[in-house]
Amino acid sequence: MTTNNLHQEEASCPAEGILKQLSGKWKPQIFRLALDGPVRFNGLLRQLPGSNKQSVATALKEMEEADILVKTVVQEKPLHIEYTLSEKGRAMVSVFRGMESFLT
Amino acid sequence: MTTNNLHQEEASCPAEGILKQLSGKWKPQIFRLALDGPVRFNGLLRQLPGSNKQSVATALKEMEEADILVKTVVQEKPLHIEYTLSEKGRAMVSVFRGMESFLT
DNA sequence: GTTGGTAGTCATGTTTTTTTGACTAATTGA
DNA sequence: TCAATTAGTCAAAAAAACATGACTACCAAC
Repeated sequence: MTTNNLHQEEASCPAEGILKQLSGKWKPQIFRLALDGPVRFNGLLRQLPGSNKQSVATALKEMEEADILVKTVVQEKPLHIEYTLSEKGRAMVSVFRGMESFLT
Repeated sequence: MTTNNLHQEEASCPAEGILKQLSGKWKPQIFRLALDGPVRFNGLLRQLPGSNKQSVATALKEMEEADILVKTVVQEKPLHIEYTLSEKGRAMVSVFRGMESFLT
């Protein structure tokens, strides 16, 4: 742990950080669903055919750590947890829309 | 090989395709270098410390297949190969710049 | 004809990512 | 109290991505 190359690499290629934060098998789809409103753990499992608890949990945790999603405990019945786009997440929407315009 | 889910998934999340085409350990950096002009195989190996032939070759091939880079044989001395941003690649620059604005 | 530069491929091994299935724990409704 | 729903965790296996080292092939200079 001398110098941190991650910072050096991101300095030489700033897009790399964001790309990584949105990359992975489930993150793009989770982001997209979050555009329409708060998402929930079990809801995502149902909405993402082929997904699984572990992968969705990991994606949510990493997107929360990357400050793309905000986790909230909703004090209602039934008590549950919501993931909402953060301010940064909302700022990323235009970039996301830009990517959507490239229909391969 | 019944229905192609890749298309279905990309239909439900169009950003996913582009994200995948730019994701990976070396593609973002290669894209960034290509912004400054044509890039070459051995040049990239030198410019990307820690990279290797196999990974760079794979990244170039996939970016060419994704129509982000165009491969050209340059009939000069020494005879060599150049990879240049395609029209689509150039269209992606604004999205890339957008990502760069998120300095994590 | 040997060295050095061009641009790779191939087989193998390592590392990272993703999946699977079992398990936990709190809350809610009947 | 029992069953379902909430939201996960954990260990292990499978799959995908990445790295290593050897090798190929062409061209030009010495």
